[in-house]
Parts: sequence; C-alpha cells; structure tokens
Amino acid sequence: MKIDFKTIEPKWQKKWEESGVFQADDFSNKPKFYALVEFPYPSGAGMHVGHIKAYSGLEVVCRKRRMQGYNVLFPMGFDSFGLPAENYAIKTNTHPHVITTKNVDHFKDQMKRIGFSFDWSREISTSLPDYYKWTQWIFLKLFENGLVFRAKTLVNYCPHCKVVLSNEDSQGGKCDVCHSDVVQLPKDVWYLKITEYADKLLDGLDDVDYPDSIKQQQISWIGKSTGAFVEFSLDGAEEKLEIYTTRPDTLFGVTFMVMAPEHPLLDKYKDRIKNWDEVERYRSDCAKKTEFERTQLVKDKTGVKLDGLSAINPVNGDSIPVFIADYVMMGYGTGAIMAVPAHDQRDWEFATKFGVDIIPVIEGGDITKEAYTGDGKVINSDFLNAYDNKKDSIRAMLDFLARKGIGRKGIQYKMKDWAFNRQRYWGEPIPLIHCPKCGTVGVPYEQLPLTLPDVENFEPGTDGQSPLARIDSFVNCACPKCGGPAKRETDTMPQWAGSSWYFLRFIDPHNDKAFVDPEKLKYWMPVDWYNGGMEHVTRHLLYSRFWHRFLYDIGEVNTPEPYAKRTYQGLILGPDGDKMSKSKGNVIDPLDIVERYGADTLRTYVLFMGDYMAASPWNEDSVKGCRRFLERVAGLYDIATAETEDTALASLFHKTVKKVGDDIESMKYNTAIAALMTLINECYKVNAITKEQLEVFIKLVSPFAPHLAEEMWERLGHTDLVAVAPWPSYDESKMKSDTVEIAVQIMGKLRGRLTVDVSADQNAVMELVRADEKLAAQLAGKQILKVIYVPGKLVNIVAK
RNA sequence: GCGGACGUGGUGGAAUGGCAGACACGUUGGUCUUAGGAGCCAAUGCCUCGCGCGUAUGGGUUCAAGUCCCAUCGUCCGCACCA
Repeated sequence: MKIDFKTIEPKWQKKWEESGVFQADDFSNKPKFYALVEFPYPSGAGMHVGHIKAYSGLEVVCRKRRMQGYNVLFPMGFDSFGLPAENYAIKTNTHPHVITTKNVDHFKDQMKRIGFSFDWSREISTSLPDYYKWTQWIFLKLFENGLVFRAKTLVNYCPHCKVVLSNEDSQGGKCDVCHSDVVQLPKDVWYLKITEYADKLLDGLDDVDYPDSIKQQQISWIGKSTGAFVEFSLDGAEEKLEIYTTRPDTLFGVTFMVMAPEHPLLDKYKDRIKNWDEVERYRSDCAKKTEFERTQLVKDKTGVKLDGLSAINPVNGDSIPVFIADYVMMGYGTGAIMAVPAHDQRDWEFATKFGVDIIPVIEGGDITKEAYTGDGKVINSDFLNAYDNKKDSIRAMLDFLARKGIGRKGIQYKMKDWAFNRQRYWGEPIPLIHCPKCGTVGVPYEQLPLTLPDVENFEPGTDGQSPLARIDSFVNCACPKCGGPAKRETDTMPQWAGSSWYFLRFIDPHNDKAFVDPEKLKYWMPVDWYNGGMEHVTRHLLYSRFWHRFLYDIGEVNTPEPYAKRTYQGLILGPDGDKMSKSKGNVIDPLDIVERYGADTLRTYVLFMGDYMAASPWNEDSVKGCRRFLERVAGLYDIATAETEDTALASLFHKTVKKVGDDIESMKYNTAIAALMTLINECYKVNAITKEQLEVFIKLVSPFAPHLAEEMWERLGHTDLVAVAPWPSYDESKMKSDTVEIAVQIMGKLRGRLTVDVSADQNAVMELVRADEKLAAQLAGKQILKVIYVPGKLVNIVAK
C-alpha cells in the first residue's frame, strides 16, 4: 500500500472534526481524564517545533486513553493578551485585536494540520471579553479578600518596554520580554499578596505528583528561611533599627551594621548625619546602577560610614558603627542587617575593606583568611558560651531576646508580592475605581466585563502611564459607592493573569452566568496530567497554583491544587546543537516539515528523537528515518496474508503491546517507537502476518501516526474510527517462549552463550556448561568455588 | 556561592546492579535500475586482532558496576551580595 500523506492527512482531519470524536462529554459515566498542555501565546511567527513536542507528548497519552475507554478532555486555546502584539501594533498602527485574531487563526490552522486531537468546541482566548470578564471577576474576589494592595516601593522597571515588571518577570535583572537591563525605581504599584500564600504553596507540593526538579525550583523560588528579627537602638535616635538574621547565635560577634542605601530611616535622621552629602552621593550612584550591575557584576563591596549615627548591640551594650552599602537590599528582610564579619563572608569582605573589627564567636576556621560559617563551640558570647552547636545556641538566644523584648523569631521569604499592573494597552483592564471620597472601589460585578476601549494610539505615555489614561470617556466615571465623580484605574493586568485560571474555563467555556459551573468543576477537576515547559515553573505554575488555592479558600473550587501531575519536555535544539533563535538562523519551521514529510512523520520524529525530558538537537536525516518507518508500516498491508500466526512473532506482538503501553505512560516515547520498529523488522523477516496482527499494529502506531492508522484501518474494511477502537491487550503467558538464551560468565567475564529451557535449574545449566567444549576447556583444571544463576539471564561461575 | 540534571560508538540515543551500544541516523560493500539522494540484502565500538581494551578520570563496594559509594575534571539548567 502506498500512502500519499498530502491526501490522507486533510481527509482524516476533516472526518475527525465532522464526527466530533474528540469532544469531551460532561458527566459521562466513563472514567474522566483531563489532560492539559500550555496554551500558546499566538505570536506572528506561528508554531515552533517546541510547541509540537510539548503537545505531541500528551496527545499520545490522550489518544491511548480514548481507546482505553476514557472520557478525555484535551482542550486548546490562546493566551492572547501580551506585549509582542502591542509592540507590533505600535509599529504598524494596527489594532492588536486584529493582529491577534489573525495569529490565532494561523495557529489554529497549523495545529489542525498536525492532527492534534484537541476539543476545539472548548476553544478560549484570554483577550476576548467573555473570557476576561471572569479574569476581572477573580481579581475583584482577590480585592474583596484583601489580597490586592497598593504600595509605593522600589520596583523592577524596564525602560525599554516602559513597564513595571514582577520579580518573576525580571529574573537575572533582565526584562523577560526584551532582555534589556531592568532598573529599580520607586513607584506606586498594585500588588497581589502571593506571599500570604507562600506556606500554602510550599505545603501543597507534598500532595502533587511533580518531578523533584520542579518542586525544588518552586521551593527555592519561594525561599523560606527562619531566623529572628532583632531591634538595635540608634545612639541619639528615638526609633530602633530592626534587622533580620538567620544567625541570632552570633549576636555577640556583631561589630557593625549595614542599611540599604534606600532605607527610609536615613531621610528621617538626615540632620544628625554629618556626612549627608557623601551619603546622598552614594545613594544616587546606587540608584543609577541597574539591577544587573548591582547584583551580578559588582561583587566588590562599597559603602559609606554614617557619621553621627551609631548603634548599640542589645546583647552587650557595645557601640558599633553603622554603614550604608548596596550589598544590602531594601527588598529582603528589613533592609538592614547586623554584620558579623567573623561568620559571614560578605560581612567579612566589607569589614576587611573598611577596617572594622572581626570578633569570632564560634570556634573553627581561620578568620584571618575568610569567614567561618560552620558549626562549633560558642566563644566570646557571655551566656551562650555554654553551647557547642548552632541549634542549641540559637534556641537559647531566641529565648533571651523574647524575654528582654528586643527580638522575636521570624520567617522570611525570597518570593516577593506580585507586582500586578502594567502601564500598557493590550491587557485586561483592572476593574478598580479611584474615588476622592471613598478611596479605591471595585467595579460592581454586574458591570463586568469592563471592556478595553478602542484607542487611536497604542504607545505608552512617557510619564509611565497606560494609553488608557488618555481616554477621558474611559477614565471619568461615577463612583459605584457614592455616585460622585471618580476615575478609573488605567493600568492593565500582566501577561500571566489570563493563564492563571484558564484550565478552569475549559471545563465550561461558554458559561455567561459563572466562571465555571460547580457541577462540571466537580466532575473534571483536578487536571490529571499537565505538561509544559520548564521555563514556566517559577511564573505561570506558581501564579496559577496561587489563584487556584485562593479560589479554593473562598469555596469557589473543589480542590486545593489544580494539577495532580505535572511533567515537562526537553528543548529541541537547532541542528547545530545551539538553542534555536532567529539571530542564529537555526530555526526549524514545523509546517515546512509537514509540507515535505507529512504530519505523522513530524509527530513521530519529535517523540523519537531522544529522551522526552532531555534537550536534543534537530536532525533532518533522522526525520527521514521516521518517514521510512511509516512507509514500512503502510507496507504491512501487503504482507497481511498469513492464515495462521508465526509463534515467535506472536510472542513479540504480545511483548510489544505491553512495552508500548507502559512506555507511553512513562513518557518514554522514544523506546515505544523503537519497539514498534523492532516489531516491524520482525514482521518483514517472517514476511507474513495475519490481518489481526496488522490491526494490532495499526492500533499501536495510531497515537503517533493517526492519519496513516485511520487510512489503513479503513482499507481493512472498518467503518468506525481507529481513534476510538479498543486499545489492544496482551497475554503474559504468550510472551514467553520455551527456550531462552543465557550468558555464561566465568569470573564475571562473558565466555559464551547457551540456549536453555526456560524452566532449567542451576544443575541443568551446569550440565550444559560442562558439555560445551569451549566452556569446559575454560574451566579445566579449575576449582569451582561458587555459581550464581539468574534464571533466564545468566550464570556466573567463580572458579580458581 | 547554593540547588538540580548530566557525561555511553562517527551522530541522536538504549540498557529493574546481570550479555554495554536496543532502535535510528550516517558510513561501507552488494543487489535491482537508463539513472539513483528510491527500495532491498549485508557489515559497522576501538585496537596492537588477544583468553585484548572499552560507558569523562582515579579509587572503592560486589560473584557481577554505565548503573551503587568516595574524590577529581567537565557540560547544561535554575537561583543568587537573600543577611
């Protein structure tokens, strides 16, 4: 049988669509399976091979599940708000909605040409009002529950995109969108209190099936640490300086203090600081540095000693100097530290450079060379000298601090609250109103969606304002509380808002009364298996777990965690082994591969190319190999003439059914396909298979190459779709043969092979060894000390 | 600095502690052909061709190690003056 993929692929794509086989059935009696892949941002470039790999993985699982009789929900939609569309809109003066719609259509067309079994009846787009109405609804719930607040703080700001970024969006001090250096600016920003959920997000990890690498990344991003807050009084000032430390056991070794240059206490006591000019100069130098310069490049310690302001160590009454230095960050702890140069490397470097005393309080190491951070006997520390380890002395110190009322146990997180507003056009309008009388008031629920108005000019304002601020008819409104004149918030939500709950909307995408019907929610949630990229672990995955947990706490959803199981796929690298990028010119266009080799080949290749979770380079020759394999599959049709089964081949069929099934479950798609290749090689060796065997083969290959499988299925006379034909079963007893080849080792080295009866015991095997001329010669004159026999595998003879 | 993953032929990659290199690519030879960048058949870890060597390197545990343990080197990813 010859296959013309250009004819059969559109043919079956059409049949699948017309028959609605991939539409999930709410409340079906079948067991449910909700599989989710990350919906794409519909960029102008179209699909990337990375999308194909990400979707093909769960696609195979879903196709197998349907054949196993599951009611499968495998939805797809578009995360269609975002900066690239807006930047393109500015350049071409086209409405982002127009561009987005065009891109969505393009993506959808491409996905259909790959033959993915998505349920298109549930398609959603985050930029459509009937979707973002509910994004706004959830935001208002967060607002009502005190999880939205406004604060003027130092924020990450991208000067190029002219937008405030969250901590997650500025990892490594670079803007996530344009990769420019991020700067720190004081700004009024809306925050979501994700830190209030830090512990719940940590604890929730115990109950979900995520790979350790993902759990670890989330844990380190949340960055929980336990320690103590301690108050130091400042000489001649009323206010105390509070610090956070994880090492309260070293309090007796404090020889100076450091405040972040931005610390607000400085301004308060500027009259007492005699070298204020110098302080101001240092502060403005720091402000000019980008986040990248400050944290990555300049490891050399700088700072200024405050003249006229010193501190008192609360445990021993010593007067100690106070510095400002940019190695202390305003955004962590209290923005000030107690410095213990003997036992903290950063403090040690600073003290060495600025000539401050270094007093050891833990025995060990050589503090003339570096700080000693290990454990040991406490010294020079008054009452703590009784202890010889960190744990006990920390406990004793915490007791002491509490008794004296100068400190308390404390917990800190590296994770910061989620800076949530963007000074841009193409996002969900934040449904808040500023009333001069009532303060900030939420837009009433019945007025949702608060639709994004049309504007003439998409350019952000130079004063850091959203383009919406220029539309008076949008800005000016009546306060929902007092009816007086008020102004709308003009910033929009960040990229990650819409995707923080999209998996819930897929359950009930057309509901205009609620974000999701509670009964449907109960039926479908949680998501059974979620696959996506490693790059979303500290953003989307964390944000959506936060929103979902919040919805759970207010009784809107039925599970604390949204995703029961999460997996990820490895990157596809360019043919040169580098990450694909336009500038390197090593980007592979998946549709070009579809055009030249067919969708089935592309799908098979991305799963065959290597370990699914590992990165591997693209290799076009290997694509051809997959094409060749599929042609050989088609050719099976011509040798399906046998009346009776070949016994050895039948046994291999049973083994392969088991292997392919098991491998799909553990995402070992490459070895599943390899097993099918081994089987087909055997089929051609025997050169005759039965029609039943051909049907089994078609079913096994159908999740990978569904178009070819349907075509062959039809040619065998079936009128139904192989997509819903029952998945083949296997018989363990038929997988075994009567004899087996075992390895014979002498002193652990392979010296020969023997074919033995499967039921042979050690004595029988040794008989055969002695009867074998070569093996017997090897053993001649030696004394057999020990024989290890692993039935069906090998025998190892220890002889001297 | 911290956390994680990893290191196997010419290449991508297989191997519940039990025959290293499955499967595929590539290469070589053969066959068919007017032709071959198609198909089919065969060979293919390395060398000094041995009872030889071989999974980054050096040790160790074991009857048996790519797999477990220790050390070293290297690669990739994430976080990072986090107090």
